[in-house]
Amino acid sequence: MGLEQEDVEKLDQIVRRNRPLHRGDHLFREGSPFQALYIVKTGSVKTYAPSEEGGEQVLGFHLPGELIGLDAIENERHNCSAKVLETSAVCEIPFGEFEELSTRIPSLQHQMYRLLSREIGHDEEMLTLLGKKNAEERLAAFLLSLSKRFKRRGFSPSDFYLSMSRHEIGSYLGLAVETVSRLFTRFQEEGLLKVERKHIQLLDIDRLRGILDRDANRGSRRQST
Amino acid sequence: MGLEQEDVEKLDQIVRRNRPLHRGDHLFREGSPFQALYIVKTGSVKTYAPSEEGGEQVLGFHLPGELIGLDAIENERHNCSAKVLETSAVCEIPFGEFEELSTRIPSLQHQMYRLLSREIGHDEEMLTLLGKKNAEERLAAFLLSLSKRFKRRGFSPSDFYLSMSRHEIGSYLGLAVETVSRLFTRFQEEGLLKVERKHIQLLDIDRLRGILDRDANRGSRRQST
DNA sequence: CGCGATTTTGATTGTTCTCAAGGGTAGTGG
DNA sequence: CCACTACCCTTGAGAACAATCAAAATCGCG
Repeated sequence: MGLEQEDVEKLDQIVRRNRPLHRGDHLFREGSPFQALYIVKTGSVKTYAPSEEGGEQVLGFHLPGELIGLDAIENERHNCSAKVLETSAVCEIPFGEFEELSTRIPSLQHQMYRLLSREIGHDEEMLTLLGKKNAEERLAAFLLSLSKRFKRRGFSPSDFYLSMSRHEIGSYLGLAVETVSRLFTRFQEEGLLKVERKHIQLLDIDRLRGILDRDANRGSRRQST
Repeated sequence: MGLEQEDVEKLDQIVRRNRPLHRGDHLFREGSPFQALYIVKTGSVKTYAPSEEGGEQVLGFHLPGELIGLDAIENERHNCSAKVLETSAVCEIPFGEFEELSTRIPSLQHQMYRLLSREIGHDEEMLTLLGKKNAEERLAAFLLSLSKRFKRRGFSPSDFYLSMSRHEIGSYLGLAVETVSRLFTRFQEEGLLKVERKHIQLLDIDRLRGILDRDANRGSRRQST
């Protein structure tokens, strides 16, 4: 399923490594023509859908190893904006070249299908989060997701810095800033974590998971066929 | 960008046309192995993520011409279930064969990338709906989306039957059944539409759109950089 | 050091959920 | 064909969770 050595090299040749970006820089803006996919190497990036007067819906936070821009393939224009949250290194994969390459390397095409599919699955999970879970469960899910992703990349799963603001977390989770802030305070009081500004230490990951499972069991007394 | 006649024929050869399905039949269930994508020809299908005790999050309603199963490519297992809402005809595209074909027809690969990308874009729109919009705006958006999709397929954009229950609409929009019911009543009182059970007539589409735009302008007094 | 932005905390409001009950509809079986 | 049942939809009353409004505290940056 993976790529052959030889194919990896070919892919490697079309990837562009740009100089580091800084907090506030845009990878692309909503409406701009789609030219490349981006991979975060270090740092973090948020994608968001801007609305008329400065409001925005945060669509995702992207950590090292994660791909950005998949929603732009369809109409060759970006549907959202991508902004760097901290000094970051981001690679660029010109999509035209990539697509051409993937017609010649079936396993590359396969990986791309999987990546796109994974993104859909992830979005669907978020739909359930926003559709069914309460504030507490949303924040727990968010922290556990970060934890898992840090861990996979070899960082500490229980001690990390948030590169995004409370406001951005709130937007992502469909909550008001104040609610997010209060939840951090409460989680700390309950001994679930230690929070100091952007610095988070998860003290009881199991109990955080419990918050999610508890929800699953809340379920529904109302059946639906 | 479109497919050549010859290619359409090849694609056509791998598509399986099954006998009609009936209300309540499953196309697939969460966890079952992924074998094919499905296209609705007539009727309608809902996809949903079942939770432990019978609860569910409805992920989408699929009308004729729409594709189902894209989120299963990644781990070759379905992440959600798909259930037929009314007597429907659904075609099956064995994914293995499709993928093999798409390695040989670049434009087919391209279309597939676009389709997957479109799905991501659509899910992101739903995230904004669930994250930022109130009940009224959600129902308006839902009705307008149905209207648009019916229209594209040559059906009336302002007079149609809902194949899903209030409960399912509520689940899809992150609302309680009662809220959905009350909103239908209110929209009718306001002359926006006429509703009689499953039969919907949109009387003032422009004003429905206005409900969405109004929201966009509500926006945020709180800037976020 | 001081200004602006961010975060926290408190008080209040409000939208939506929950609980409860009635009426309607469709499907089933006698 | 009718009665029965199960589900679906609607409506009302009250509760609750989170939003909003307001203001103070803290932080980061020039």
